Amino acid sequence: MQLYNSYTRQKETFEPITPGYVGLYVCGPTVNGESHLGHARPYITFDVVHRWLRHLGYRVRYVRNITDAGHFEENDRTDNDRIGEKAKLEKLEPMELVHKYTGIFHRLMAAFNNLEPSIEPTATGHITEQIAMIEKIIAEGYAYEVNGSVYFDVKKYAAHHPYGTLSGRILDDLLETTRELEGQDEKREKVDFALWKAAPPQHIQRWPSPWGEGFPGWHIECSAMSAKYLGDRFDIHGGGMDLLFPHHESEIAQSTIAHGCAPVKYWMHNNMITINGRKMGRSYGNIIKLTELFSGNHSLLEQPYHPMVVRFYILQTHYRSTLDFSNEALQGSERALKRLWEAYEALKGLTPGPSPKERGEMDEEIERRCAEMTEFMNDDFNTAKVIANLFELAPIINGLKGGQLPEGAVSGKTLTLLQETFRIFLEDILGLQAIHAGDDNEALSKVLAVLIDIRKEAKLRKDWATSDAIRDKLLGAGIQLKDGKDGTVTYTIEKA
RNA sequence: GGUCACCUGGCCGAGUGGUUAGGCUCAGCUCUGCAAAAGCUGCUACAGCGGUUCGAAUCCGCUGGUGACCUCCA
Repeated sequence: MQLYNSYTRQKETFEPITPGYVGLYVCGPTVNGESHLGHARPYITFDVVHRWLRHLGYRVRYVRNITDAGHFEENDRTDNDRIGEKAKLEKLEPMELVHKYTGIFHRLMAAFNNLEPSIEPTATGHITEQIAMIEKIIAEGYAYEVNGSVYFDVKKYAAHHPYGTLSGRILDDLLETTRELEGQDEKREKVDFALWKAAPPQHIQRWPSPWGEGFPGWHIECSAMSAKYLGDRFDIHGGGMDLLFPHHESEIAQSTIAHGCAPVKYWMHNNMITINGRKMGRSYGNIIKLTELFSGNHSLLEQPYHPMVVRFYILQTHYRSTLDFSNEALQGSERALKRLWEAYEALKGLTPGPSPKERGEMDEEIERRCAEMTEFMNDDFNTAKVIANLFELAPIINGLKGGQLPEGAVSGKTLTLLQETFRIFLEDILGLQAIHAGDDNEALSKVLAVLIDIRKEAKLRKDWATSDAIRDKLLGAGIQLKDGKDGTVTYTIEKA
Protein backbone atom coordinates (compact mmCIF):
# COMPACT_ATOMS: atom_id res chain seq x y z
CA MET A 1 0.00 0.00 0.00
CA GLN A 2 1.16 3.50 -0.86
CA LEU A 3 0.34 6.55 1.17
CA TYR A 4 1.37 10.16 0.92
CA ASN A 5 3.65 11.17 3.74
CA SER A 6 3.37 14.88 4.47
CA TYR A 7 6.80 14.77 6.05
CA THR A 8 8.60 13.64 2.91
CA ARG A 9 6.00 15.11 0.56
CA GLN A 10 5.76 11.98 -1.50
CA LYS A 11 3.95 8.70 -1.68
CA GLU A 12 5.66 5.92 0.20
CA THR A 13 5.09 2.25 0.62
CA PHE A 14 3.45 1.59 3.94
CA GLU A 15 5.44 -0.70 6.18
CA PRO A 16 4.34 -0.81 9.78
CA ILE A 17 6.96 -0.55 12.49
CA THR A 18 5.67 -3.77 14.03
CA PRO A 19 4.61 -6.22 11.34
CA GLY A 20 0.89 -6.87 11.44
CA TYR A 21 0.10 -3.97 13.78
CA VAL A 22 -0.63 -0.33 13.11
CA GLY A 23 -0.61 2.55 15.56
CA LEU A 24 -2.85 5.36 14.32
CA TYR A 25 -3.22 8.68 16.10
CA VAL A 26 -5.59 11.41 14.99
CA CYS A 27 -5.99 14.82 16.57
CA GLY A 28 -9.48 14.88 18.06
CA PRO A 29 -11.87 17.67 18.89
CA THR A 30 -11.56 20.45 21.39
CA VAL A 31 -14.82 19.99 23.22
CA ASN A 32 -15.59 23.60 23.98
CA GLY A 33 -18.17 23.88 21.23
CA GLU A 34 -20.07 22.07 18.53
CA SER A 35 -18.26 20.52 15.59
CA HIS A 36 -18.82 22.08 12.19
CA LEU A 37 -18.70 20.72 8.67
CA GLY A 38 -14.95 21.22 8.46
CA HIS A 39 -14.42 18.97 11.45
CA ALA A 40 -16.30 16.17 9.74
CA ARG A 41 -13.57 15.69 7.20
CA PRO A 42 -10.66 14.34 9.26
CA TYR A 43 -12.87 12.04 11.26
CA ILE A 44 -14.45 10.56 8.15
CA THR A 45 -11.16 10.48 6.26
CA PHE A 46 -9.34 8.65 9.00
CA ASP A 47 -12.28 6.42 9.72
CA VAL A 48 -11.86 5.13 6.18
CA VAL A 49 -8.11 4.82 6.72
CA HIS A 50 -8.84 2.84 9.87
CA ARG A 51 -11.34 0.64 8.05
CA TRP A 52 -8.99 0.00 5.14
CA LEU A 53 -6.06 -0.93 7.37
CA ARG A 54 -8.29 -3.39 9.20
CA HIS A 55 -9.52 -4.73 5.90
CA LEU A 56 -5.92 -5.38 4.90
CA GLY A 57 -5.62 -7.52 7.99
CA TYR A 58 -3.70 -5.18 10.26
CA ARG A 59 -4.54 -5.03 13.89
CA VAL A 60 -5.05 -1.29 14.36
CA ARG A 61 -4.94 0.65 17.57
CA TYR A 62 -6.67 3.89 16.71
CA VAL A 63 -6.22 6.64 19.26
CA ARG A 64 -8.13 9.89 18.97
CA ASN A 65 -7.89 12.36 21.80
CA ILE A 66 -10.45 14.64 23.36
CA THR A 67 -8.99 18.03 24.15
CA ASP A 68 -10.72 19.12 27.31
CA ALA A 69 -8.05 21.30 28.81
CA GLY A 70 -7.23 24.85 27.84
CA HIS A 71 -9.31 27.90 27.30
CA PHE A 72 -13.04 27.43 27.59
CA GLU A 73 -15.95 29.69 27.15
CA GLU A 74 -19.63 29.56 26.43
CA ASN A 75 -21.73 32.58 25.68
CA ASP A 76 -20.82 35.07 28.36
CA ARG A 77 -19.16 32.55 30.60
CA THR A 78 -15.44 31.93 30.40
CA ASP A 79 -12.94 30.07 32.45
CA ASN A 80 -11.56 33.41 33.47
CA ASP A 81 -14.67 34.21 35.48
CA ARG A 82 -13.51 35.71 38.73
CA ILE A 83 -14.07 33.41 41.58
CA GLY A 84 -15.50 36.03 43.87
CA GLU A 85 -17.89 37.72 41.51
CA LYS A 86 -20.42 35.02 40.82
CA ALA A 87 -22.11 32.24 42.67
CA LYS A 88 -20.79 28.77 42.01
CA LEU A 89 -23.66 27.74 39.78
CA GLU A 90 -23.44 30.89 37.68
CA LYS A 91 -19.83 30.33 36.90
CA LEU A 92 -18.57 28.27 34.05
CA GLU A 93 -17.75 24.76 35.11
CA PRO A 94 -15.37 23.48 32.45
CA MET A 95 -16.32 19.86 32.99
CA GLU A 96 -19.95 20.72 32.36
CA LEU A 97 -19.05 22.09 28.95
CA VAL A 98 -16.75 19.20 28.25
CA HIS A 99 -19.49 16.72 29.09
CA LYS A 100 -22.04 18.46 26.92
CA TYR A 101 -19.89 18.81 23.83
CA THR A 102 -18.27 15.42 24.13
CA GLY A 103 -21.75 13.92 24.07
CA ILE A 104 -22.69 15.90 20.98
CA PHE A 105 -19.46 14.89 19.32
CA HIS A 106 -20.08 11.22 19.97
CA ARG A 107 -23.58 11.42 18.56
CA LEU A 108 -22.25 13.12 15.45
CA MET A 109 -19.61 10.45 14.97
CA ALA A 110 -22.28 7.78 15.29
CA ALA A 111 -24.48 9.59 12.76
CA PHE A 112 -21.58 9.46 10.32
CA ASN A 113 -21.19 5.76 11.04
CA ASN A 114 -17.59 6.30 12.08
CA LEU A 115 -16.16 3.34 13.92
CA GLU A 116 -15.14 4.16 17.45
CA PRO A 117 -11.46 4.67 18.11
CA SER A 118 -9.73 2.04 20.21
CA ILE A 119 -8.87 4.61 22.84
CA GLU A 120 -10.20 8.13 23.28
CA PRO A 121 -7.94 9.67 25.90
CA THR A 122 -8.64 13.05 27.42
CA ALA A 123 -6.05 15.70 28.12
CA THR A 124 -7.30 16.23 31.65
CA GLY A 125 -6.90 12.53 32.34
CA HIS A 126 -3.23 12.64 31.40
CA ILE A 127 -1.84 15.61 33.29
CA THR A 128 0.76 13.51 35.09
CA GLU A 129 2.04 12.04 31.84
CA GLN A 130 2.33 15.52 30.37
CA ILE A 131 4.16 16.84 33.41
CA ALA A 132 6.55 13.91 33.31
CA MET A 133 7.29 14.58 29.68
CA ILE A 134 7.93 18.26 30.34
CA GLU A 135 10.30 17.37 33.17
CA LYS A 136 12.21 15.13 30.81
CA ILE A 137 12.52 17.91 28.25
CA ILE A 138 13.78 20.30 30.95
CA ALA A 139 16.27 17.69 32.11
CA GLU A 140 17.52 17.35 28.56
CA GLY A 141 18.06 21.09 28.50
CA TYR A 142 15.55 22.01 25.84
CA ALA A 143 13.01 23.82 27.95
CA TYR A 144 13.16 26.60 30.48
CA GLU A 145 10.93 27.85 33.22
CA VAL A 146 9.80 31.44 33.59
CA ASN A 147 7.37 32.59 36.28
CA GLY A 148 5.76 29.19 36.60
CA SER A 149 5.47 28.61 32.86
CA VAL A 150 7.68 26.30 30.84
CA TYR A 151 8.68 26.98 27.25
CA PHE A 152 10.35 24.83 24.64
CA ASP A 153 13.62 26.22 23.32
CA VAL A 154 13.10 26.01 19.59
CA LYS A 155 16.31 27.78 18.65
CA LYS A 156 18.42 25.34 20.60
CA TYR A 157 16.45 22.44 19.17
CA ALA A 158 16.95 23.68 15.63
CA ALA A 159 20.67 23.91 16.20
CA HIS A 160 20.90 20.19 16.83
CA HIS A 161 17.93 18.73 14.98
CA PRO A 162 16.09 19.32 11.73
CA TYR A 163 13.30 21.74 12.47
CA GLY A 164 10.51 22.85 10.15
CA THR A 165 10.73 19.92 7.78
CA LEU A 166 7.11 18.90 8.16
CA SER A 167 5.65 22.35 7.67
CA GLY A 168 8.34 23.68 5.36
CA ARG A 169 9.41 26.38 7.77
CA ILE A 170 12.81 27.94 7.98
CA LEU A 171 13.67 29.05 11.47
CA ASP A 172 15.31 32.29 10.42
CA ASP A 173 12.18 33.29 8.52
CA LEU A 174 10.04 32.48 11.51
CA LEU A 175 12.22 34.56 13.79
CA GLU A 176 11.68 37.52 11.47
CA THR A 177 8.04 37.13 10.63
CA THR A 178 6.33 35.71 13.67
CA ARG A 179 3.97 38.35 14.89
CA GLU A 180 4.20 40.11 18.15
CA LEU A 181 1.59 38.76 20.54
CA GLU A 182 0.62 39.64 24.04
CA GLY A 183 2.25 37.91 26.95
CA GLN A 184 5.14 36.64 24.92
CA ASP A 185 7.81 38.60 26.71
CA GLU A 186 8.53 35.61 28.91
CA LYS A 187 9.81 33.64 25.97
CA ARG A 188 13.42 33.84 24.94
CA GLU A 189 12.37 33.71 21.30
CA LYS A 190 9.04 34.33 19.67
CA VAL A 191 9.09 30.87 18.14
CA ASP A 192 9.27 29.13 21.48
CA PHE A 193 6.06 27.44 22.49
CA ALA A 194 4.51 26.74 25.87
CA LEU A 195 4.75 23.31 27.43
CA TRP A 196 3.13 24.47 30.63
CA LYS A 197 1.31 27.67 31.41
CA ALA A 198 1.04 29.18 34.86
CA ALA A 199 -2.63 29.75 35.64
CA PRO A 200 -3.63 33.28 36.52
CA PRO A 201 -5.73 33.48 39.69
CA GLN A 202 -9.04 33.68 37.83
CA HIS A 203 -8.33 30.64 35.68
CA ILE A 204 -10.54 27.77 36.80
CA GLN A 205 -8.82 24.86 35.10
CA ARG A 206 -5.58 24.35 37.04
CA TRP A 207 -3.40 21.56 38.24
CA PRO A 208 -0.43 21.46 40.61
CA SER A 209 2.94 20.97 38.97
CA PRO A 210 6.62 21.32 39.86
CA TRP A 211 6.36 24.88 38.52
CA GLY A 212 3.25 25.90 40.42
CA GLU A 213 -0.42 25.69 39.52
CA GLY A 214 -1.17 25.80 35.86
CA PHE A 215 -2.31 23.90 32.82
CA PRO A 216 -0.60 22.11 29.94
CA GLY A 217 0.35 23.81 26.70
CA TRP A 218 -1.56 23.02 23.57
CA HIS A 219 0.81 20.59 21.88
CA ILE A 220 2.02 18.42 24.71
CA GLU A 221 -1.11 16.32 25.22
CA CYS A 222 -0.91 14.65 21.81
CA SER A 223 2.74 13.79 22.33
CA ALA A 224 2.24 12.43 25.81
CA MET A 225 -0.84 10.39 24.99
CA SER A 226 0.34 9.02 21.66
CA ALA A 227 3.54 7.84 23.31
CA LYS A 228 1.64 6.28 26.16
CA TYR A 229 -0.69 4.24 24.01
CA LEU A 230 1.22 3.77 20.77
CA GLY A 231 4.85 3.99 21.81
CA ASP A 232 7.62 6.54 21.41
CA ARG A 233 7.56 5.89 17.69
CA PHE A 234 4.36 4.91 15.93
CA ASP A 235 3.07 4.50 12.40
CA ILE A 236 0.54 7.10 11.36
CA HIS A 237 -0.39 10.49 12.73
CA GLY A 238 -3.30 12.23 11.08
CA GLY A 239 -5.05 15.55 11.24
CA GLY A 240 -6.07 18.59 9.25
CA MET A 241 -3.53 20.46 7.17
CA ASP A 242 -3.98 23.52 9.32
CA LEU A 243 -2.36 21.60 12.16
CA LEU A 244 0.93 21.19 10.33
CA PHE A 245 2.26 24.31 11.94
CA PRO A 246 2.76 24.88 14.73
CA HIS A 247 0.98 21.91 16.28
CA HIS A 248 2.58 18.94 14.57
CA GLU A 249 5.92 20.61 14.12
CA SER A 250 5.99 21.17 17.86
CA GLU A 251 4.96 17.60 18.53
CA ILE A 252 7.94 16.38 16.55
CA ALA A 253 10.35 18.65 18.40
CA GLN A 254 9.20 17.90 21.93
CA SER A 255 8.84 14.16 21.31
CA THR A 256 12.23 13.95 19.72
CA ILE A 257 13.81 15.44 22.84
CA ALA A 258 11.70 13.51 25.34
CA HIS A 259 11.90 10.13 23.63
CA GLY A 260 15.08 10.31 21.62
CA CYS A 261 13.45 9.67 18.27
CA ALA A 262 11.05 11.23 15.81
CA PRO A 263 7.58 10.18 16.95
CA VAL A 264 5.88 9.42 13.66
CA LYS A 265 6.74 7.36 10.61
CA TYR A 266 3.95 8.59 8.33
CA TRP A 267 2.22 11.94 8.66
CA MET A 268 -1.13 12.28 6.92
CA HIS A 269 -3.07 15.50 6.50
CA ASN A 270 -6.49 16.05 5.06
CA ASN A 271 -7.24 19.25 3.18
CA MET A 272 -9.82 21.84 4.17
CA ILE A 273 -13.49 22.17 3.36
CA THR A 274 -14.09 25.58 1.89
CA ILE A 275 -17.21 27.60 1.48
CA ASN A 276 -17.22 29.99 -1.45
CA GLY A 277 -13.55 29.17 -1.81
CA ARG A 278 -12.71 30.10 1.74
CA LYS A 279 -11.80 27.88 4.63
CA MET A 280 -14.56 27.35 7.13
CA GLY A 281 -13.53 28.97 10.37
CA ARG A 282 -14.70 31.06 13.21
CA SER A 283 -12.77 34.11 12.15
CA TYR A 284 -14.42 34.04 8.70
CA GLY A 285 -17.90 33.77 10.18
CA ASN A 286 -18.83 31.07 7.70
CA ILE A 287 -19.26 28.12 9.99
CA ILE A 288 -22.01 25.59 9.43
CA LYS A 289 -22.38 23.36 12.46
CA LEU A 290 -23.07 19.73 11.76
CA THR A 291 -26.30 19.82 13.72
CA GLU A 292 -27.39 22.70 11.48
CA LEU A 293 -26.37 20.80 8.38
CA PHE A 294 -28.49 17.83 9.41
CA SER A 295 -31.49 19.98 10.31
CA GLY A 296 -31.20 22.46 7.46
CA ASN A 297 -31.44 25.24 9.98
CA HIS A 298 -28.91 27.74 8.65
CA SER A 299 -29.21 30.69 6.32
CA LEU A 300 -26.75 29.18 3.83
CA LEU A 301 -28.65 25.91 3.60
CA GLU A 302 -31.45 25.27 1.14
CA GLN A 303 -32.41 22.00 2.79
CA PRO A 304 -31.26 19.53 5.45
CA TYR A 305 -28.60 17.03 4.47
CA HIS A 306 -28.46 13.49 5.76
CA PRO A 307 -25.19 12.51 7.51
CA MET A 308 -24.64 9.81 4.91
CA VAL A 309 -24.95 12.38 2.14
CA VAL A 310 -22.28 14.46 3.86
CA ARG A 311 -20.08 11.40 4.27
CA PHE A 312 -20.52 10.46 0.63
CA TYR A 313 -19.86 14.03 -0.48
CA ILE A 314 -16.61 14.06 1.46
CA LEU A 315 -15.49 10.68 0.13
CA GLN A 316 -16.20 11.64 -3.47
CA THR A 317 -13.16 13.88 -3.28
CA HIS A 318 -9.63 12.78 -2.53
CA TYR A 319 -8.74 13.68 1.04
CA ARG A 320 -5.77 15.84 0.03
CA SER A 321 -7.84 18.13 -2.21
CA THR A 322 -9.85 21.05 -0.98
CA LEU A 323 -13.55 20.45 -1.11
CA ASP A 324 -15.90 23.32 -1.75
CA PHE A 325 -19.27 23.40 -0.08
CA SER A 326 -22.37 24.35 -1.98
CA ASN A 327 -26.00 23.33 -1.88
CA GLU A 328 -25.69 22.28 -5.49
CA ALA A 329 -22.81 19.94 -4.70
CA LEU A 330 -24.56 18.42 -1.69
CA GLN A 331 -27.76 17.92 -3.64
CA GLY A 332 -25.78 16.24 -6.40
CA SER A 333 -24.25 13.92 -3.83
CA GLU A 334 -27.65 13.15 -2.41
CA ARG A 335 -29.05 12.06 -5.75
CA ALA A 336 -25.90 10.16 -6.60
CA LEU A 337 -25.86 8.28 -3.31
CA LYS A 338 -29.52 7.35 -3.65
CA ARG A 339 -28.98 5.96 -7.10
CA LEU A 340 -25.91 4.02 -6.05
CA TRP A 341 -27.56 2.64 -2.96
CA GLU A 342 -30.64 1.55 -4.86
CA ALA A 343 -28.43 -0.27 -7.31
CA TYR A 344 -26.79 -1.97 -4.34
CA GLU A 345 -30.16 -3.05 -2.97
CA ALA A 346 -31.17 -4.32 -6.38
CA LEU A 347 -27.90 -6.23 -6.56
CA LYS A 348 -28.65 -7.98 -3.30
CA GLY A 349 -31.85 -9.32 -4.80
CA LEU A 350 -30.26 -10.65 -7.98
CA THR A 351 -29.77 -14.37 -8.45
CA PRO A 352 -27.67 -16.05 -11.11
CA GLY A 353 -29.36 -16.59 -14.46
CA PRO A 354 -30.69 -20.00 -15.49
CA SER A 355 -27.81 -21.17 -17.62
CA PRO A 356 -24.42 -20.37 -16.14
CA LYS A 357 -22.91 -18.98 -19.27
CA GLU A 358 -19.30 -18.91 -20.21
CA ARG A 359 -17.25 -15.97 -19.18
CA GLY A 360 -18.07 -13.03 -21.40
CA GLU A 361 -16.91 -9.49 -21.85
CA MET A 362 -19.15 -8.35 -19.05
CA ASP A 363 -17.59 -10.80 -16.62
CA GLU A 364 -14.19 -9.44 -17.47
CA GLU A 365 -15.21 -5.85 -17.03
CA ILE A 366 -16.78 -6.58 -13.66
CA GLU A 367 -13.75 -8.50 -12.46
CA ARG A 368 -11.44 -5.73 -13.59
CA ARG A 369 -13.45 -2.96 -11.97
CA CYS A 370 -13.74 -4.90 -8.73
CA ALA A 371 -10.01 -5.58 -8.62
CA GLU A 372 -9.26 -1.93 -9.36
CA MET A 373 -11.07 -0.78 -6.25
CA THR A 374 -8.47 -2.48 -4.10
CA GLU A 375 -5.71 -0.86 -6.14
CA PHE A 376 -7.34 2.55 -5.75
CA MET A 377 -7.57 2.22 -2.00
CA ASN A 378 -3.99 1.02 -1.86
CA ASP A 379 -2.96 4.13 -3.76
CA ASP A 380 -3.27 6.67 -0.96
CA PHE A 381 -6.90 5.91 -0.15
CA ASN A 382 -8.41 7.11 -3.40
CA THR A 383 -12.06 6.83 -2.44
CA ALA A 384 -13.04 9.08 -5.35
CA LYS A 385 -11.90 6.48 -7.83
CA VAL A 386 -13.50 3.67 -5.89
CA ILE A 387 -16.81 5.48 -6.07
CA ALA A 388 -16.36 6.12 -9.78
CA ASN A 389 -15.97 2.39 -10.33
CA LEU A 390 -19.04 1.62 -8.29
CA PHE A 391 -20.94 3.95 -10.59
CA GLU A 392 -19.48 2.21 -13.62
CA LEU A 393 -20.94 -1.03 -12.33
CA ALA A 394 -24.34 0.36 -11.39
CA PRO A 395 -25.78 0.29 -14.95
CA ILE A 396 -24.90 -3.38 -15.24
CA ILE A 397 -26.77 -4.14 -12.04
CA ASN A 398 -29.75 -2.03 -13.02
CA GLY A 399 -29.68 -3.52 -16.48
CA LEU A 400 -29.83 -7.04 -15.10
CA LYS A 401 -32.63 -6.07 -12.80
CA GLY A 402 -34.59 -4.03 -15.31
CA GLY A 403 -34.24 -6.50 -18.12
CA GLN A 404 -32.16 -4.32 -20.41
CA LEU A 405 -29.47 -6.97 -20.09
CA PRO A 406 -30.24 -10.66 -20.67
CA GLU A 407 -30.41 -12.88 -17.64
CA GLY A 408 -27.32 -14.85 -18.48
CA ALA A 409 -25.20 -11.81 -19.31
CA VAL A 410 -23.19 -12.31 -16.14
CA SER A 411 -22.06 -15.63 -14.74
CA GLY A 412 -23.10 -16.71 -11.27
CA LYS A 413 -19.56 -16.54 -10.07
CA THR A 414 -19.18 -12.97 -11.28
CA LEU A 415 -22.49 -11.98 -9.75
CA THR A 416 -21.31 -13.29 -6.40
CA LEU A 417 -18.09 -11.33 -6.78
CA LEU A 418 -20.07 -8.22 -7.59
CA GLN A 419 -22.33 -8.64 -4.59
CA GLU A 420 -19.40 -9.26 -2.30
CA THR A 421 -17.42 -6.32 -3.65
CA PHE A 422 -20.29 -3.87 -3.32
CA ARG A 423 -20.90 -4.95 0.25
CA ILE A 424 -17.24 -4.67 1.20
CA PHE A 425 -16.59 -1.30 -0.39
CA LEU A 426 -19.88 0.44 0.20
CA GLU A 427 -20.50 -0.76 3.72
CA ASP A 428 -17.22 -1.94 5.23
CA ILE A 429 -14.75 0.47 3.65
CA LEU A 430 -16.66 3.61 2.75
CA GLY A 431 -18.87 3.03 5.77
CA LEU A 432 -22.06 4.07 4.00
CA GLN A 433 -25.57 3.22 5.06
CA ALA A 434 -29.04 3.48 3.58
CA ILE A 435 -30.48 6.96 3.66
CA HIS A 436 -34.02 5.85 3.17
CA ALA A 437 -35.95 3.90 5.76
CA GLY A 438 -35.51 0.17 5.80
CA ASP A 439 -38.27 -2.19 4.77
CA ASP A 440 -38.47 -3.64 8.23
CA ASN A 441 -41.90 -2.42 9.24
CA GLU A 442 -44.21 -5.36 8.63
CA ALA A 443 -47.40 -3.41 9.09
CA LEU A 444 -46.30 -0.73 6.68
CA SER A 445 -45.27 -3.19 4.00
CA LYS A 446 -48.63 -4.92 4.31
CA VAL A 447 -50.43 -1.62 3.90
CA LEU A 448 -48.34 -0.77 0.88
CA ALA A 449 -49.00 -4.18 -0.60
CA VAL A 450 -52.72 -3.47 -0.35
CA LEU A 451 -52.35 -0.08 -2.00
CA ILE A 452 -50.18 -1.49 -4.74
CA ASP A 453 -52.79 -4.15 -5.31
CA ILE A 454 -55.62 -1.64 -5.54
CA ARG A 455 -53.57 0.41 -7.96
CA LYS A 456 -52.90 -2.64 -10.07
CA GLU A 457 -56.62 -3.38 -10.28
CA ALA A 458 -57.36 0.21 -11.16
CA LYS A 459 -54.82 0.06 -13.94
CA LEU A 460 -56.46 -3.06 -15.33
CA ARG A 461 -59.73 -1.11 -15.45
CA LYS A 462 -57.82 1.76 -17.06
CA ASP A 463 -58.93 3.85 -14.11
CA TRP A 464 -55.91 6.11 -14.39
CA ALA A 465 -57.32 8.66 -11.97
CA THR A 466 -57.27 6.15 -9.14
CA SER A 467 -53.94 4.57 -10.00
CA ASP A 468 -52.23 7.93 -10.41
CA ALA A 469 -53.76 9.25 -7.22
CA ILE A 470 -52.31 6.35 -5.26
CA ARG A 471 -48.91 6.84 -6.85
CA ASP A 472 -48.83 10.62 -6.42
CA LYS A 473 -50.20 10.72 -2.92
CA LEU A 474 -47.75 8.12 -1.74
CA LEU A 475 -44.97 10.14 -3.32
CA GLY A 476 -46.20 13.15 -1.41
CA ALA A 477 -45.90 11.06 1.73
CA GLY A 478 -42.31 10.20 0.90
CA ILE A 479 -42.97 6.80 -0.61
CA GLN A 480 -41.87 6.37 -4.18
CA LEU A 481 -43.33 3.51 -6.20
CA LYS A 482 -41.23 2.08 -8.96
CA ASP A 483 -42.90 0.06 -11.66
CA GLY A 484 -40.81 -2.83 -12.91
CA LYS A 485 -40.91 -4.00 -16.47
CA ASP A 486 -42.64 -7.27 -15.55
CA GLY A 487 -45.37 -5.61 -13.52
CA THR A 488 -43.63 -5.90 -10.16
CA VAL A 489 -43.66 -2.80 -8.03
CA THR A 490 -40.94 -1.80 -5.60
CA TYR A 491 -40.71 1.29 -3.45
CA THR A 492 -38.41 3.43 -1.36
CA ILE A 493 -39.39 5.28 1.77
CA GLU A 494 -37.85 8.60 2.73
CA LYS A 495 -36.52 8.61 6.22
CA ALA A 496 -38.53 11.00 8.33
C1' G B 1 6.01 40.58 3.78
C1' G B 2 7.79 35.13 4.15
C1' U B 3 6.57 29.94 2.97
C1' C B 4 3.57 26.49 0.39
C1' A B 5 -0.38 24.92 -2.53
C1' C B 6 -4.05 25.29 -6.21
C1' C B 7 -6.53 27.09 -11.09
C1' U B 8 -10.11 20.86 -15.20
C1' G B 9 -16.55 21.11 -19.37
C1' G B 10 -23.22 24.54 -16.63
C1' C B 11 -21.84 22.69 -11.34
C1' C B 12 -18.87 19.12 -8.17
C1' G B 13 -14.69 16.61 -8.93
C1' A B 14 -10.60 12.08 -10.62
C1' G B 15 -6.35 12.23 -13.28
C1' U B 16 1.42 13.48 -13.39
C1' G B 17 3.37 12.30 -20.87
C1' G B 18 -0.17 9.12 -25.53
C1' U B 19 -6.53 6.12 -23.10
C1' U B 20 -14.30 8.11 -22.67
C1' A B 21 -12.60 9.12 -15.21
C1' G B 22 -17.03 9.47 -12.40
C1' G B 23 -21.24 12.18 -10.32
C1' C B 24 -25.06 16.08 -10.72
C1' U B 25 -27.61 19.12 -14.29
C1' C B 26 -29.38 19.51 -19.37
C1' A B 27 -31.15 17.44 -24.31
C1' G B 28 -32.78 13.19 -27.29
C1' C B 29 -34.28 8.09 -27.44
C1' U B 30 -36.14 3.11 -25.31
C1' C B 31 -39.61 1.34 -21.76
C1' U B 32 -44.59 3.28 -19.81
C1' G B 33 -51.66 4.55 -20.45
C1' C B 34 -48.95 9.09 -18.74
C1' A B 35 -45.08 9.48 -15.47
C1' A B 36 -41.30 8.02 -12.13
C1' A B 37 -37.43 4.52 -11.84
C1' A B 38 -34.07 2.10 -15.07
C1' G B 39 -31.28 1.61 -19.73
C1' C B 40 -29.02 3.90 -24.13
C1' U B 41 -27.03 8.31 -26.66
C1' G B 42 -25.23 13.30 -26.77
C1' C B 43 -22.88 17.88 -24.52
C1' U B 44 -15.24 16.29 -25.00
C1' A B 45 -12.76 20.55 -20.65
C1' C B 46 -8.00 21.24 -18.63
C1' A B 47 -6.32 29.97 -16.44
C1' G B 48 -3.06 32.63 -20.31
C1' C B 49 1.65 32.81 -22.96
C1' G B 50 6.17 30.53 -24.12
C1' G B 51 9.44 26.09 -23.86
C1' U B 52 10.91 20.62 -23.65
C1' U B 53 8.88 16.30 -26.48
C1' C B 54 7.08 12.41 -32.05
C1' G B 55 3.20 13.64 -28.45
C1' A B 56 1.39 17.68 -22.38
C1' A B 57 -4.28 18.81 -18.56
C1' U B 58 0.06 16.02 -16.97
C1' C B 59 7.29 18.28 -17.18
C1' C B 60 9.91 23.47 -17.15
C1' G B 61 9.57 28.97 -17.21
C1' C B 62 6.89 33.50 -17.10
C1' U B 63 2.18 36.14 -16.35
C1' G B 64 -2.59 36.43 -14.15
C1' G B 65 -6.10 34.66 -10.44
C1' U B 66 -7.44 32.08 -5.84
C1' G B 67 -6.36 30.00 -1.27
C1' A B 68 -3.73 28.02 3.09
C1' C B 69 -0.05 28.56 6.91
C1' C B 70 3.01 32.15 9.56
C1' U B 71 -2.12 33.51 15.61
C1' C B 72 -6.88 29.38 18.20
C1' C B 73 -8.08 26.47 14.00
C1' A B 74 -10.02 20.03 10.98
